[in-house]
Amino acid sequence: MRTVNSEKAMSDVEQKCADRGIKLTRRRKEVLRTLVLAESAMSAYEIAERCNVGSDDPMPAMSVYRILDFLRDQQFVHRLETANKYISCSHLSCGHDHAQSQFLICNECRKVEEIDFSSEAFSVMEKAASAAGFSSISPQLEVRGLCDSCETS
Amino acid sequence: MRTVNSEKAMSDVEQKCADRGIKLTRRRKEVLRTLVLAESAMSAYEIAERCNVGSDDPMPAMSVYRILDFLRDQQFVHRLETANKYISCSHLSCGHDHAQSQFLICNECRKVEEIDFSSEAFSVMEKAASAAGFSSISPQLEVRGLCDSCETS
DNA sequence: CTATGTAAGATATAATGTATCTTTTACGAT
DNA sequence: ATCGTAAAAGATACATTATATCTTACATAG
Repeated sequence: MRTVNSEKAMSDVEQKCADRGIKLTRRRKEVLRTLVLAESAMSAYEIAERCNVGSDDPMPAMSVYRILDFLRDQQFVHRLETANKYISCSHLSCGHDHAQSQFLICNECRKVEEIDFSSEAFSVMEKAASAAGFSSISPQLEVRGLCDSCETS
Repeated sequence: MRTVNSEKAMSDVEQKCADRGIKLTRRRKEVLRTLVLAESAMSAYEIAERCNVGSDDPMPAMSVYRILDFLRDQQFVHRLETANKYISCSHLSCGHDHAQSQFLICNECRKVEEIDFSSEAFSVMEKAASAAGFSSISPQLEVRGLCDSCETS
């Protein structure tokens, strides 16, 4: 699924960067493409390693961190706080913004799905938060669980 | 608030350990008490440091990790995955189990509130998860936000 | 062609966590 | 009482993740 649209995603991102007046450099492309092609979330060091397979111009891990910061600022990738891993945004080819991002993470196979919780679910959460003295909550949520295939096996 | 009931919490935990046939050793008590008295979540190393204030029998950080594992197994403390910190369960003196635990974490002052989301909110989330191919989700949730006092200031 | 600013590289170090092995302690059986 | 065993604690080494700082490369505007 991811691979099929990966080229479209890359060129859409390129367009967005042009629109925003920022540069999608060769290094940044390398990191982003690695994440777009990945089947699962990756750590910064895993990304560096994979970039270096069959390349004679090694990608330093430190650069990966900086590039991830950039890509996160642009909302092209997300950081999974509960896993210390990074994943490409599943809406790279959409036109609208995605400040919101909710993730389902399989505890078994580490598969990650980015989903949109209903505004209903969110407002219920906000109500509970407000009762506990929290006036605003972040829309980024990471929910651990078991995916269907890991559940049945 | 926390300090007022800290002694009761400690003795309640001691009772629970007796019931379960496990030992609440001196070291384990030190760590748990430190967390019970803490105003906020603490990292393993912060716990070790605080244990060592005014003590001539230093608590090694590695022991803290092992003891935290034990305390988490017994559900006396929780680990905040998004913060790499630990916090004592707010239900130490309750009789029932607390597999569920939802946390509100202030991004500004790091205050943590353990709350109970309504089963309604949870079932809405479960529905969304199920639609995305996740058959079961963990009830531990960490929601980042701003507490009232940080919001207004 | 130089000055300037952004990106990338190199290096050092901090913070967090895991693995493994040894020593100590608790405690029941002899 | 003391001996043996298992659990707990301690010591050590190292892996992983991340940040900070300084330098170098390079494109581009003046």
